[in-house]
Amino acid sequence: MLNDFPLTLKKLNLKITPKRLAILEILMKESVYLSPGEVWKKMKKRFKRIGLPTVYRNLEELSEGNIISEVTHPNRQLYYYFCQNRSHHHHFICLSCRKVEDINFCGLNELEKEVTKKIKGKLLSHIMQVNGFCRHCLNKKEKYFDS
Amino acid sequence: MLNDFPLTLKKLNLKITPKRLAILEILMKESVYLSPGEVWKKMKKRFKRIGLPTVYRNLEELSEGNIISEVTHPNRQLYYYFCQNRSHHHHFICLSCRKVEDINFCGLNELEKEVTKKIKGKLLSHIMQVNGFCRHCLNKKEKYFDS
DNA sequence: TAATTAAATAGAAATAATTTTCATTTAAAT
DNA sequence: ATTTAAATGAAAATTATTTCTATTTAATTA
Repeated sequence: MLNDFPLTLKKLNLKITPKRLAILEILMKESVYLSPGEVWKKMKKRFKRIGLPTVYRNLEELSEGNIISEVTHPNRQLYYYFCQNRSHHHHFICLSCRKVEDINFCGLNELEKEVTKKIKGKLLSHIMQVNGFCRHCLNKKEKYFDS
Repeated sequence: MLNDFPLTLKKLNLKITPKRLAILEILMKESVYLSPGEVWKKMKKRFKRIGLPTVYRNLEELSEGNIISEVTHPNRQLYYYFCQNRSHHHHFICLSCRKVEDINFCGLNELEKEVTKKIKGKLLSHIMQVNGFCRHCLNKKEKYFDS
């Protein structure tokens, strides 16, 4: 998977830079979603000089290229997650441990007809995300449960 | 509708303050979603002294009470919208004029079974929102189309 | 392989968004 | 009218994001 990155970046007309690859690697190895600031902290361990704008820019580009995807957390920050599944899908996110699991079922197809009929406009995108606690956290009763 | 506000607030154990009512009124009369900063600007026209934290606090409380609801805009700010429909539903938002239309169909019920089966955790909430251009903006070819 | 060029980056600073703290005011219960 | 807890303003702190510009670097070309 890691070996595919250069090719993938090339397709998106993004240069293959060590930092870009490192960001991808970090997100891929984490099984949880990270905020730009968190990615930056991890990057600083590898590169003495790495600017926050670089992280923001890359996350945005990679997200536009659908290599990573965005997750909306109730605390209103945006987070990024490395997407195993590059095709259209949605996410279950664990509010406790931040784990993301792909949902490969999209009820939006049926909805689309309904909405188009009603709106009579143009549908461009949609956000669908299910929030909860994963099985593991449910048993451990961590974090959110304590407070 | 406006007359119902005091009762509604009472049910939520929120005091009926002029500012709280004004925020509700502003959101109700706008047919588009507004950011906290925008609500604040409108409030300043009515109240010479109104702090931004007051607006933030109120929007959050009202949103928790389900009197208004949140909308996620691609530019990553949160916006608020006065909800005609207090029961469970979703939104179509126009990326051009910011109009919000309720979608009274929720494909999540079916999805829920699928997800629960796969996740084996606890589902708490979900976000579903359809983004696009409304019929009106599609004809006018405004804003987003120009650039 | 060296030269070229356009994209990527650092660094600093600006801007924007959100939250905290605390003293004061006010709604509503008594 | 008095009391009390919630709501508010003001100022500041914090956090998040973007902009700008000079420099560096990846990748193309000669």
